[in-house]
Amino acid sequence: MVIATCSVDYEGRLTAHLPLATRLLLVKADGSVLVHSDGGSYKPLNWMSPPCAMAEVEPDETEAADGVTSVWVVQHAKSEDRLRVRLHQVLHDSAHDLGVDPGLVKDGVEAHLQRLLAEHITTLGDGYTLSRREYMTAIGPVDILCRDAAGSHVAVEIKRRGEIDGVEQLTRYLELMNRDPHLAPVTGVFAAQVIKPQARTLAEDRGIRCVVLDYDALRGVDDSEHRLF
Amino acid sequence: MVIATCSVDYEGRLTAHLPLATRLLLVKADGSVLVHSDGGSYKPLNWMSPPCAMAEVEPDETEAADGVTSVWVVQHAKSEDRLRVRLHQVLHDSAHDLGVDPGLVKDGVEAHLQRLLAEHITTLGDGYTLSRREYMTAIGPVDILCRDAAGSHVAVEIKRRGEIDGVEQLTRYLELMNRDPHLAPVTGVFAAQVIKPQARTLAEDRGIRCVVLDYDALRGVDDSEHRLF
DNA sequence: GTGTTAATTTCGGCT
DNA sequence: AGCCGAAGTTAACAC
Repeated sequence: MVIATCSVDYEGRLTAHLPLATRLLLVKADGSVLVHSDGGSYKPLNWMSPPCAMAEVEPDETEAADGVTSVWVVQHAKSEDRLRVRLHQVLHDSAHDLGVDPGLVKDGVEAHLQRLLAEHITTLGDGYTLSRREYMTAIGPVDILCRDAAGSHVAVEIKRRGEIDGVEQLTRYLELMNRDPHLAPVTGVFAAQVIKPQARTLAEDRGIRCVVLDYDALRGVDDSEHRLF
Repeated sequence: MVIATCSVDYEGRLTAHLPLATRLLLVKADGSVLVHSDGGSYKPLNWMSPPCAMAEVEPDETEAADGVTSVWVVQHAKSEDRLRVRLHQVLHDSAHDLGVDPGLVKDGVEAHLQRLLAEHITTLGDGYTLSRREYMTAIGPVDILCRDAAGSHVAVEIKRRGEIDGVEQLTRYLELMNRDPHLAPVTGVFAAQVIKPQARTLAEDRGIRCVVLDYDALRGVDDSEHRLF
């Protein structure tokens, strides 16, 4: 954990340069290095991902004349990616052992939405029955394949936020599935917690029904059903 | 800049929890907060993006009994996103003023590939001639518009990595351009440094030619031509 | 401000 | 290990 005035150069997949300024340099236990400014986002200005190795070398004559007191060379282990940090004035330098992190626990993503909708497929309409989750096609898995009350196949694409690319994805699946005489005719349902107007327009123009999912309501139905047993 | 044993809870677009462990907490000048572990990638375990405000509050009775000494509540300014950090033992606490960063200078991305291919358009075939770069259509710019040896228009979509969405993008352009009697017939070329098998299949199924670009070779041609002058 | 596209994307799941 | 899709994506750029 170092705070110093420094300039940084990256060479690898692209070439990037950071002019001299005061920044926070983080060296993690796995050797990775992060260069952070005092603002912006969670993304560092520059960095080197593990696996990599850091070497501290003496500045050459030109660098020393420019006021460089130390140079960090961070080399990626499996590629030619290299980060070079030229340190001038060091304002802070401390080291801490954090140990291994137990990791993040998440809840509420697309997989959860998919499970909930599969368990309550009649949300889409009376008489709907589940055929398969993650129904595999040549171009990828369809989130949910089910049948409507009349027994016709329905392909469902689920997104947290419904945008145009989700409609495109479902359109590709429908096109392919409707070529299969065992499945055709297949209609489409685009289900999301929020559906953007542009996506809705595109979907409806293609005869795809849009359904807005209420996560809390689905979860609520789930909870009350569990309580019955 | 705080190092402490802490637990973290995020509630917003999803719900996430970090169990008690030692971590690095960064509070930036704009109020944003980053929670880093001593490994992994440049991405924090959890965070709050600006604009947001941090408030330090007293732990309640239950928290105090659990050994919580302080609670940070970080609230996003424009949404209901909230981060709650419960601090137990604080191992380090220091503050530093870094000032505004001059920013990163980049080179070598897609724009560079596009320039190189435009300069060496015959990479696509003998007799090809460049018409326009960033040819504007109603739905966005086509990377390169050129003509083949027969004088027919060719629309080129360039990607560093060729994936399905790039093919979709080019398909939309082609569909639109082929409605224009001044341009039609327009054929498509999907050019990338790497083309994923699924993307290639989709492209070729739609009559779009796939071309794998060799960045170093294009640059090499470029360099050697410069040397001739 | 809104929408679109790229990213040194990273991350997780599955084959 | 590689491929593919999702991300609390974030960030830059055009309209």
